[in-house]
Amino acid sequence: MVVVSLANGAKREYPRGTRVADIVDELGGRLKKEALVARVNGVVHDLSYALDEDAEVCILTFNDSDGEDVYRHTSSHILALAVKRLFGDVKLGIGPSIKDGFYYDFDCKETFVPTDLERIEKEMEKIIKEDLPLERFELERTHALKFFADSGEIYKVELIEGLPEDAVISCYRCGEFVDLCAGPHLPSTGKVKAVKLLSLAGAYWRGSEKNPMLQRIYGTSFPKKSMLEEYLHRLEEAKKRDHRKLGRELDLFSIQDEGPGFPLLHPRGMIIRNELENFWREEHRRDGYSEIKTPIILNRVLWERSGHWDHYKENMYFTQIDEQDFAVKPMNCPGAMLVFRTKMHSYRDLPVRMGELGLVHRHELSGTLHGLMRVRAFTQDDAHIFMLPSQIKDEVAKVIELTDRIYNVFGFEYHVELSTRPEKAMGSQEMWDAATSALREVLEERNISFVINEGDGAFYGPKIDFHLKDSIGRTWQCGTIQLDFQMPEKFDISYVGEDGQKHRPAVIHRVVFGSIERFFAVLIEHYAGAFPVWLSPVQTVIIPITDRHHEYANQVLAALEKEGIRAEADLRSEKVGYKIREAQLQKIPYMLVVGDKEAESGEVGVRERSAGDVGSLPLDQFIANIKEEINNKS
RNA sequence: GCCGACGUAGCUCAAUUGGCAGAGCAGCUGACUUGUAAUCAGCAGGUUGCGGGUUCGAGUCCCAUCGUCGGCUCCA
Repeated sequence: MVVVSLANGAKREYPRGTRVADIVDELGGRLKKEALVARVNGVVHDLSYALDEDAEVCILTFNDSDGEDVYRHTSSHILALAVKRLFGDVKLGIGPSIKDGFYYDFDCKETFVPTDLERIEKEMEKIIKEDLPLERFELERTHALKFFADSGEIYKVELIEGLPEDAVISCYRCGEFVDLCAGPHLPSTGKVKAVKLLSLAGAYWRGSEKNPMLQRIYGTSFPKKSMLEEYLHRLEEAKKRDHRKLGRELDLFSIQDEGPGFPLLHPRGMIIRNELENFWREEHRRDGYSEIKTPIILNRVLWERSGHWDHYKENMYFTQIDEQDFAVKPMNCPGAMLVFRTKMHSYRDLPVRMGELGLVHRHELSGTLHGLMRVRAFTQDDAHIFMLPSQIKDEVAKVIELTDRIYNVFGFEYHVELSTRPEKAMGSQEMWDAATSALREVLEERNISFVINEGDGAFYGPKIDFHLKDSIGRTWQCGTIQLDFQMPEKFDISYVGEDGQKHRPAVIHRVVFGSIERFFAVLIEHYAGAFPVWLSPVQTVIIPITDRHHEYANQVLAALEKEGIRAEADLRSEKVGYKIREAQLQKIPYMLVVGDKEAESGEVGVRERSAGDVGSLPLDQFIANIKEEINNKS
């Protein structure tokens, strides 16, 4: 017998070899209907898993993230089977679950077209109706290799070859289809209730552009039709917050054919940007930063020295001046090095924190451009911190604090990644190890959870990245803290130590917003265009009811402008409702309706963007309120 | 850069098998003088992304190119 402890604390005895499914049957009820897989002693298994020792068993449903994962994973197998049935010469890549869905990669002579998705979807529904069981079995390595080689599955063969010698090679049979798969899976295809194929895309095999490009089909699935509909509805809603759409509607910025990846900021967008920069300067002054500005174009020699010529040339723009080669800066660091080098620094002066709102240009691949999120010219809210090696951890911690402080003003949630040595890197392994563990220690000491991003560091050092979400849940790297022992060497910068000798300082490159353009885009989506008052391009619009209230409207306007409040008066001969509708669509935080009543009493009728009509206030009182709101950035 | 889809008025979208490029909103002009999300009427607005080709005739078909969108890759 084996002793099984269930999630609710109950302990029961079962004969050895009892399957989890048998336990689920016995438990009955809703769980029996919803059970997908089970976590047995911490490992997720099929319901058909046979218990051969005492175990803690937790039955998982779609509500558990592991359950959801398996649900989508099985859905991807159904997709693969459907494609196999409908298309002759198909080789399979991989088909994992992803956030909110799944995909499968296919190598198929025929090019899938959007109407194929409907066909495939229908076939998937058929497979679901057939309620085919997914059966797990193991193959010995050479058998597995032969099996997949015989069936022409060259990608699967490659996957098996990549597995460690002692790996258990498992496969799942689903109807006439056998796939190499670690599992686990749902007991049968009928468990999948609502499935929808969403899009078609090319994807390199194993993510490398050296490999052939496969056709990827994305989809999602849910245990209830209503959940699928809700999800699709949510996607539609999210699209309404897309910063590209709002940027046009709110007249914030444009990107035109004449400058792909080179955004044009309109007056209203510029107001927001300036507010962000003002805020940035305040916070950085408070933390002991100075500010510099370095040129956009500098001599090629500088870039050879910095290592950019060797490591970053493909991303740079070049030009010639007086028959000499110059480069448009893709990063601000070399300029900062030049500034630091202009004078002697004592160890007593360190750390030196030098900020720069620096405009950089990078030649990004055309296919990667995306609104303001990925562009070819952007302003980094950069800073370089020159410090004693002993100050590294303190300074990194201070930057983390500053970043957190700034993100909190906007109410952002973010996740942190630690990126390690890339293939194409400068500096010794020891240097990288020391720098990487310094970053890791700071994160660990501050109890900040992070994921490791292997090989994703900058060419000169490891980094901590801060990622923010866009409206449809894609994350974008914004803040980053990069440790650099290379640049100080290359530029031979130094400080004079206590001993009167020259020493090499360590350098941190860091940004908080990251790119002001990208941060702006994330902000637009985060607020859905309804910016807090301090950021709103127009903070108040005055709406006179008829022409005879224009004089009072102008008085109110003058009073607001005198207090530095961004206000406009809508003097068009339109109805109040019309002007309000327009102000609402422009997401202006306050509308002041003024008519006879207000003109007489010196009040304003306040309509708040989301709360609606909130009644009349003396003008002075309104001004005091809005000023407080602006100052608090609330 | 690669794979796929798509480019029609400032915006959102129509245009039968290839057969006179159209509507709403926005804009302009006028009337209306309005109390919390669209007053009415009129006017104007286009080398259908750009360049070739097929055809009696191309927004529609073909080629090329630029751009956009969704991914891949890359990255702030």
